[in-house]
Amino acid sequence: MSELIARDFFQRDPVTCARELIGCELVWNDCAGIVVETEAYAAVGDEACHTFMRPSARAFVASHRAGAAYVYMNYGVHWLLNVLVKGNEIGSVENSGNPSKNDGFVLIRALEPTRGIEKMRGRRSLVDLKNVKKNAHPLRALCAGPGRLAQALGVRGADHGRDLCADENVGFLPRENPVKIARDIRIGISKAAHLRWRFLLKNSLFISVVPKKTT
DNA sequence: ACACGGATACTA
DNA sequence: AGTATCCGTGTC
Repeated sequence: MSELIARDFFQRDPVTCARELIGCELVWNDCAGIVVETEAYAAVGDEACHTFMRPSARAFVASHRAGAAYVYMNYGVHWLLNVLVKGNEIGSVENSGNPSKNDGFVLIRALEPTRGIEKMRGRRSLVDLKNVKKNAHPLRALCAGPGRLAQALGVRGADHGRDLCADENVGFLPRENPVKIARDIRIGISKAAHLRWRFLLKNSLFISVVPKKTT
């Protein structure tokens, strides 16, 4: 078993981190999956980022290190898993108390399940067999979407703030093979919707929404 | 197409 | 306390 990705990986800007996480393996206790879809959110200047409207999100950035899990409930139904990135953290002596340029989040949007598939199936029950579309991979419905993958892995509010670079039970493993990456506009947002900050493993059968253009 | 339902940040 | 909004999903 190889080493988890270290903190300096997340001490880069959110777009770079989102792109570089594609092909890495997310380990979550007894489950794991290859990251096949991510989105970047910038803590400054990005209206779609929580930091734009939420003081609590800005406080989170100020009080946590790069690599912390930012977990929140969306639409009252689903937990969503993000990773805090702080591109200006290297060399900074103390936190200024506010997010800065190159800080932000990476939303983990889809996984190709690799370990703990029966556990995931149990948490996702009811739906995973029934919801398989024609020609879809039978495991696609487990983790294709940020709410689905959080449910499959058992991510909860209690995981908010957890350090993904310290706890060996949760974190990311480096890529084992070269990957081809596609990019597209972000999903499901109304503000700053033109930014092409969604990254995908090209030709993956496990992504949530197929991009219109593949680049 | 539409319901589901909770955390957060507003208005008073 | 009441209201608007939100980085989705499953079922209608």
